[in-house]
Amino acid sequence: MTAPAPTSPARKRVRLAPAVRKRLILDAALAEFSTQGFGATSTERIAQRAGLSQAGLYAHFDSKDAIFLALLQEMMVPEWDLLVHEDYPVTDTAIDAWIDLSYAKLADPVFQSVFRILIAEGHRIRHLIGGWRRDVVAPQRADQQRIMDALIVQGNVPRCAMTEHTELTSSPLVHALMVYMMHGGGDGPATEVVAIREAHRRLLKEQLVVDRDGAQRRAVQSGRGG
Amino acid sequence: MTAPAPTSPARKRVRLAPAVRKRLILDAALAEFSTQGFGATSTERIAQRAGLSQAGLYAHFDSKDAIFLALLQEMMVPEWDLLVHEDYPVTDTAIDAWIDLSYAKLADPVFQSVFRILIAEGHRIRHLIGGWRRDVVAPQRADQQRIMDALIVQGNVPRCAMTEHTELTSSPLVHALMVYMMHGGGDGPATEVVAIREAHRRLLKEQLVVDRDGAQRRAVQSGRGG
Amino acid sequence: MTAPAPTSPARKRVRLAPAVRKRLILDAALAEFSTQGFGATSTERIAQRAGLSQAGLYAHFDSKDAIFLALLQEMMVPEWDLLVHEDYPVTDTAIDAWIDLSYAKLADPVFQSVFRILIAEGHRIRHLIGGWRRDVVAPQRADQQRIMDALIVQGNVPRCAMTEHTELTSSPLVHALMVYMMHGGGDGPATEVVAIREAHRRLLKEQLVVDRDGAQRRAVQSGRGG
Amino acid sequence: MTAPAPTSPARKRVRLAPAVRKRLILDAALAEFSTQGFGATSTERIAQRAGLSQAGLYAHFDSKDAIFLALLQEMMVPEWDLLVHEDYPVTDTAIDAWIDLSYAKLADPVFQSVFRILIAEGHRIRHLIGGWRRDVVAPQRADQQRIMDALIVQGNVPRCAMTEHTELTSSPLVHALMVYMMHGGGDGPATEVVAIREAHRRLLKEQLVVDRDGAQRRAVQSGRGG
DNA sequence: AATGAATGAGACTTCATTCAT
DNA sequence: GATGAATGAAGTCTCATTCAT
Repeated sequence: MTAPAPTSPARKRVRLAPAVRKRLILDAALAEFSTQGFGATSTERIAQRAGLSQAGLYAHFDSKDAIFLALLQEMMVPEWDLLVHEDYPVTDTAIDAWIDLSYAKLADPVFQSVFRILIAEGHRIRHLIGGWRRDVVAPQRADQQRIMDALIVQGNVPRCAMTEHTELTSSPLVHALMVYMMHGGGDGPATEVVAIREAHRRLLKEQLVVDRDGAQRRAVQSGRGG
Repeated sequence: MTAPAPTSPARKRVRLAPAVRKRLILDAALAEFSTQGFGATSTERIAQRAGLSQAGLYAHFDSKDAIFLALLQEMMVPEWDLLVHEDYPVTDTAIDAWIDLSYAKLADPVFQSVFRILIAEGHRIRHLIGGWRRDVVAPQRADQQRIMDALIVQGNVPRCAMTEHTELTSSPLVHALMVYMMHGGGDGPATEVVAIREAHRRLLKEQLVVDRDGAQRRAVQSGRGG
Repeated sequence: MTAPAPTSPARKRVRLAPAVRKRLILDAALAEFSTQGFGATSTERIAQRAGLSQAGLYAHFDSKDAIFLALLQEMMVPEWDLLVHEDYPVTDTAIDAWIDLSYAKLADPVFQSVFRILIAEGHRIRHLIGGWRRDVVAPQRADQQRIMDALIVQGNVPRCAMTEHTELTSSPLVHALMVYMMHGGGDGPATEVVAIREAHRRLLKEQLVVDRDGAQRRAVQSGRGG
Repeated sequence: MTAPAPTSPARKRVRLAPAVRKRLILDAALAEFSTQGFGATSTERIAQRAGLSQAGLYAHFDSKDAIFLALLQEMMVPEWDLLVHEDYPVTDTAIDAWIDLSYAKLADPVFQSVFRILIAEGHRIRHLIGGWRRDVVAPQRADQQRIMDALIVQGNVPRCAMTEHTELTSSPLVHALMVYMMHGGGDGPATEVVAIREAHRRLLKEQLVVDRDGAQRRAVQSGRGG
């Protein structure tokens, strides 16, 4: 019923440095948790994927929970790319770069796994998520809004819903993430996400880029154009 | 470790009509699955919440899986409200109504639960989700796009990224859903979602409403039309 | 995994006289116990075969055990046919009749079922079996031996191992029963049992019949008397 | 209700070699299955008797069924002793030896258990029994018959029902086995089986041994004599 | 007499974890 | 550090039995 965890049938006793083994275990745990969920993942599967015995896990982590928490600690450092920078108007080129980077990151199964876990296991890690949102996500967003507000005043971006509420600039990205997650990691959603990506790109260009004469654009032809 | 399931300590043998009991069981299952996940939810908890013994479940469903599937069957009939209708320009009033309705639905914990389950248990129900997206979601979206395309030609809505890609009109809604889900159902995200909602409202009014003279609006003051 | 108990999918509430229903239940119980064993037979299966609901059984019997005991009480009245009768020499005709009757009875699945149960469930009914052997089987055998002893003295049967130990006359019959039972009731053993039957017939004719001149036969051609 | 399984109340964690533990488990399983039947034997009882926890069984066998099958595999290798050998007449001494050996084996409770299981659980292992009878029992019997036929031709045994149908030579043995099995393993049947044994011995001597002058014996005095 | 919902006990099995080697 | 046997707790499910209708 579940996917076969890759195992060499007869394992030899291999002794690795703790750091190396820990890395293997955490990678294995991420792979399993993100596809099976925490509850449905057995330590046996993690151990197999990490190349040691079930009991061997306990030389490195105190419990299955400890593995899970160590994993989250790592995951919750999202180096997010910024769309706007101080004192510069937003250009088509900048938008293209940001879109391409962001959607590339989104396509990474590991990235999707992280979010799937955050949602699926939210109840058992509410405090972690809370802290992460408060200490990492919120400041970053506040920072972006501060920059954007300055850009508005400078006339470097139009004053509109999207600039006065920067979170809207990433909504289609979140939308695409949701599409990915509801597909369970398969390859089905590719074309659908591409459609969102290009629409997103066009939307940002319409909304954020001021023409040389300082006027917001009215309409942008579909695709990458200007 | 887990939330206390509401139980009356000493249950009396209560005989209910099958339809009634089934309803109770499915409601209980939804509540538990959406907070604990399928794997971590015990039939004992479902039974307690449904007011009967664990063994009693099996008079109504063949297995825990059967409960889960029956639940999904019910859930996957999302009567979604439509933003645009044929031959009519989009008005501020229509947007207000749609926004209010949609975000009200989003605030319903049951609605969030459905999506949480779809994401958390995606791996065990990929075929169900696939069918649902193909048979229910996709046609509905295609229909909206068809209507929108007609409205563009008629001049009833502007030609822009958001009208040529209707899925963008709901992206902030999906964004808000994600915020809800990552909070695990608590009341924390209320203010954050309100912010998104109002930004969303304003965005739609800017993008979809044509003024009397047929021109797209340039800017809309935050919060209300102008 | 188990054979499908014959059921009409939708039973109507049929009210029968207690005696009739009891008969149905006991017949159903015999069929199930003898193929599945007591432990592996569920009251549900008995009820289905008897044409009523599981709960309905309890209107007629106090428990599953009670059904089992009632069944045994009935079964343990084996009307066994006698091979020898007082003051008469044993004739080929009498042997043919006895062999045919006995092996016909043996071929009855019900008969086999009774023995299978006696062996399989011996541990839970040791007292019943003990009483049956003491009160029914042993006296009958003693009676046969008494008759046989008289026949020996009268010169109506030879004096040999088989006449001085009458139980030997039925050993091949028991042997055939064992063959049947080890086949689990299928039709495989037919030819094997026939072979035993005919050998048995011949053995008895060789051992029990005195020729007109009073001498035991030396050899009998296979299959029939000579 | 059930016999008390011998348990030491507080077990310490004892680690044994897999082969040793497996042996213990199979022995325990045989003891339980043969007295309770497969269905009525709980893995808990097997585990207790084998000296480990119930869960511990699963380190050695995949399931209760697997234990059962492993047990049968072992049991179905009956080293049966042969009564006749090529080119030698059957002697009183040979019969005595064979009778004593065979009935000694029969008295072994383990041996009885094997047959009790074969009969009681016949329905769930029909294929196993079929294969065993075809591959092990039938060839052995055919071999005996072949030898016996040669002996007849050589004049080393008389031509009679018992030599032309060798299965008859073991019928009383089967008879005795049935007596044992219907007693459920107690010590009651001892005297009855002894009676059969001695009658059997005498029967064989009468039927199979040719005197020096080549003539079949007419009568043999009861007991061991000649 | 008969039913179907309901139940408590107990079954098999899985799993995270421990421990001696 | 690593292992495999061992374990207690828990989970899903079955079953004989009860009870109100």
